[in-house]
Amino acid sequence: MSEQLSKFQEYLQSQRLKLTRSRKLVLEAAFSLHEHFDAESLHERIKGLNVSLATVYRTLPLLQEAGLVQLALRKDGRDFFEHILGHPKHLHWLCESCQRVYETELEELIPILENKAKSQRFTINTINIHISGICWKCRKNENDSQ
Amino acid sequence: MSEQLSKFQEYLQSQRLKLTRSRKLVLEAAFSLHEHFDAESLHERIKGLNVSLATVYRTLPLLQEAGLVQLALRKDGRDFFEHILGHPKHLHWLCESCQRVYETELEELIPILENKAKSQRFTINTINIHISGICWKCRKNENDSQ
DNA sequence: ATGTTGTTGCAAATGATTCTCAATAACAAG
DNA sequence: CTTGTTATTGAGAATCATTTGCAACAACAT
Ligand SMILES: [Mn+2]
Ligand SMILES: [Mn+2]
Ligand SMILES: [Zn+2]
Ligand SMILES: [Zn+2]
Repeated sequence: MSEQLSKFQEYLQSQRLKLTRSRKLVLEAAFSLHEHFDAESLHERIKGLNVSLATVYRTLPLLQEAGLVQLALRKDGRDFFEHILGHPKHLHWLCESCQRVYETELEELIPILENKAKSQRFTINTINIHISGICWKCRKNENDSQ
Repeated sequence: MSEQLSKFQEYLQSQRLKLTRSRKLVLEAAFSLHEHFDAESLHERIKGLNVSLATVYRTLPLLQEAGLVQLALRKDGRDFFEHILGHPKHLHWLCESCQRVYETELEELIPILENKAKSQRFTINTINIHISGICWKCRKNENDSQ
């Protein structure tokens, strides 16, 4: 059994929730996609398998509480998630011009944040860093057209 | 004239947009509130002055593009903003249990982020850091009730 | 003062997410 | 492997923050 499935199962049991066919399929979909995904993408991924969009929406919070998935960013009024098992924490750089999303490692920042957390007795669950601005490609185009 | 108003005016002129009565009122409302606010709060703040909620919504992106306001966080399906003129950048700590939002200084992280930005030729506009977890008050209550 | 062009309030539309409910599936116990 | 209990599901309706269309109006350059 995959690592993510057993972690999910463990979480569900701890909450006296059931491991259903639909939930397994949503979980698989979330780990089969290697980019940011929204509820719709997951539903799309398992279309034909008779899992409703409502169930996808209902499963997402479970995956988050189980520590398998986290909210990555919000774009065009939709929430985008990413799986987080064996994936290093990272920053998100959002270009306001082309809407592209870049990622970079986060490592060096973690100890600093953990220190801050300790000093205020805050227990960190997830870290989310977004930097908005203009990417080099767009900056280049700007210059070219001047 | 207030610093924020002249900055707004400058931005509007640069875009050939007009400085209207409604826009001035929304700007004032945004700087009169010293907590996170959503569109509704701004509208509430200037109620009776005949500014529609639609106009508040239309003005918010302008204030953001002008560098006067930024998205602070999303809560209960709504966007919350904060003004950013003379306010130091800060982190947001969100307690998943009591929903409280704490803020701490960001300073030490900025040079690190700026370095990362430089190395990928990304021009930073706004930095947004959210850390979710459990605050000390809630952690304490948990222990008390065990 | 006047014309041009952007802006507004209002109401209707949008669209992601949530909810309701009757039918069904998971699973613990025997 | 039955059965009873309780959680879950799909379908569609409901929610509700945000956006939009439009005709009347306001800003501002000249
Ligand atoms: Mn990511
Ligand atoms: Mn803040
Ligand atoms: Zn770009
Ligand atoms: Zn708390």
